[in-house]
Amino acid sequence: MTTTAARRERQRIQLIDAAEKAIAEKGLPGLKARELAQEIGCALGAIYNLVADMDELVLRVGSRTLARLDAALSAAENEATPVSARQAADRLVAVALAYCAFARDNLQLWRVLFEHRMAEGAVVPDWAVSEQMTLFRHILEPLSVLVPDRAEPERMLMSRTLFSAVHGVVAIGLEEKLIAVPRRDLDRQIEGLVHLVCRGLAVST
Amino acid sequence: MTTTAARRERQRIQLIDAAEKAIAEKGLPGLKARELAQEIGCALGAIYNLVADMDELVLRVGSRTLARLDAALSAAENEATPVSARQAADRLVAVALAYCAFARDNLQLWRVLFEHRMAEGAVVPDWAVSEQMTLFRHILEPLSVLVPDRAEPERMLMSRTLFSAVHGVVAIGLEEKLIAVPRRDLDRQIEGLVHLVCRGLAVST
DNA sequence: GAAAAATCTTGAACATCGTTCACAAAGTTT
DNA sequence: AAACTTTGTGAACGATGTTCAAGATTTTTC
Repeated sequence: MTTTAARRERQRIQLIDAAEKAIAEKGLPGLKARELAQEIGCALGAIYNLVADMDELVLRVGSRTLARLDAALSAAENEATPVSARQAADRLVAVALAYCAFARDNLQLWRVLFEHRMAEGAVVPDWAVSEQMTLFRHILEPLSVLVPDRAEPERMLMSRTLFSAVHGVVAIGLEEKLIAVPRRDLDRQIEGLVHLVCRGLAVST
Repeated sequence: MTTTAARRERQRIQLIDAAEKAIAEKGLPGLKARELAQEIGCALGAIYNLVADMDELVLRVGSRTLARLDAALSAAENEATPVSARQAADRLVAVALAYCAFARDNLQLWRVLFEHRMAEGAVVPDWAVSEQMTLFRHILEPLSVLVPDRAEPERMLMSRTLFSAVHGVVAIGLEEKLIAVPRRDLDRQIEGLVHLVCRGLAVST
């Protein structure tokens, strides 16, 4: 006999599954409490026994997306730790392209990571914040090879900057509000930007 | 005696004023049709004689924001047309910092430019799309000095990339979902990025 | 094992939205 | 002045997230 807590846990996962699917297919506005309840076969009010509110649900989906994104970036780091500047640059390009590919393949879910805003007054829980930091890790390592002389905090800041820059190119490139950038061009933009930055770093002695 | 059309036009402006104020103070979720109606002293339904729907209203506010942003960037281009690479780089830095300052000072309105999504099925009108293109202009001119040998379409793409990169740094830097970046650090990040790109461009023969 | 207590589930009800629409008011034309 | 057209009005509609009293279920107690 399954205990109540276990069943609830199973239902919570079903709920997040359904929410993830809904967002992936129809975007954040396509996430409806009533549809979710019907999907997982429970009453409307029962959702609030599984999550506090819709915000938490969105954050949980975001957590999953972040984990998959992290895995995708890790997969792009196929080789061993880079030692030469050339290898470091190649890895940065690979990670950036993987980021772009992930965003394209998971457009709606990826957008939620950045576009979702908590309800008035609500605050983002700590675990959600700290999760995001893991992204910079993929940049910090190759960057340490490129600029070994800089202090760690400064390298951390540079990681953040480089990540943000690539993110910006991807975000605006995939924004259909502007004229859509063809896939090939977008990849070339990213490659060009990362190469440019690496070249700039190489000269900076 | 004021004609009906003129009065309506005046009311439309009042409506956009009120909407702009509401968004600036409380963000996009703070934009309520009923509050706007009360603010400008008309019936709820009368709003739909002034604009087609809320989407159009948001778009019109965005148009204003874009115009002010354009003016702010223009103001940052105080000197004459850059001729040397050094001048071009300085101007790019100045424009980027002005972009950051504008975003910070108009946080909610600036966000709407990128985060607002049209209702299901609705399409962004042409005028809204073409307006956005004007932003790249501020980058294209200095960039033409830095890389005069590249073809125009490629320079256009580079402008877009550089703009997007700076935009990304600003967007993530001002995102309170992550740990907030102090103003000074954010400015330094941007300056560093633009300098890095310029240096990379200078070496690229 | 049955009764009692605690817990969970339910779906109707509530508060808010944007949006519509029949009707009244105002303006325009004949 | 009367007929017609346009415009303004706010109640009503359909969605939405969230709550809550009451019924169903599980757990505890003796």
